[in-house]
Amino acid sequence: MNTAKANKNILIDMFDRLYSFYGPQDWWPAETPFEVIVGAILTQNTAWANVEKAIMNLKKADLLSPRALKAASQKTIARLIKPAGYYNVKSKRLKNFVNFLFLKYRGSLSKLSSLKTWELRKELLSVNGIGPETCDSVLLYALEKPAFVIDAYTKRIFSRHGFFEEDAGYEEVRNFFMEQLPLNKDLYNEYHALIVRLGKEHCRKIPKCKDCPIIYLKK
DNA sequence: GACCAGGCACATC
DNA sequence: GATGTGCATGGT
Repeated sequence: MNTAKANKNILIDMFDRLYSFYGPQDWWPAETPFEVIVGAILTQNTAWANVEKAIMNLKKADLLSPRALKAASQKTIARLIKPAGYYNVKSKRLKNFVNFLFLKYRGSLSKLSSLKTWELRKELLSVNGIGPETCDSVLLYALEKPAFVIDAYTKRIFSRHGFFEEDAGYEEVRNFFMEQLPLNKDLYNEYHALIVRLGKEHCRKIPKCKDCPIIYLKK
């Protein structure tokens, strides 16, 4: 069997193990697509528990819509999202996104979403503050496009299983998954969510992942 | 009190 | 192209 085929079987098998072990994760935890996008920016290098507090503050202030967030001052946003950390940087990034949305798509996520996926990706990446992971999170969880999300957990877990180096580049790792797996947003949705679940519960501070419930290759 | 968390942009070489 | 640094809160 060639390597590509073997990897495909392994990745599917790992998904099956994770799904059997944890069950459906029901991602992304948000009420609206716009809330997904706000959460994706706020969770950059930040624990989700902190993001939840910031989202709650925005929700109470009724700022979880493109129009309301565009009308709010950066200072106001910064104050509300303080629990999520990097509040000066992130308030600017939120403003960058809504300004982009209104400037080019009349503030409409539907209009934005009507682009082809590759065009969407290019557009989102052009916004200052939206890097590859945030971009793919928005594509997959807010706009329901098939884009596999790579995060620190994904690199840590799968490099330990010997698929690539831990410091491999984002696009390299993303291509690895997307070339081996069928182009399916529901699969990508569940897979990434399961990886994060596994990372949070098993791979934090465990050097070799010895009790990993999905371990497939012994390295 | 160190270390980490669902990154990213920017400066510098 | 690769490497280093600032950004900041709250939990372990």
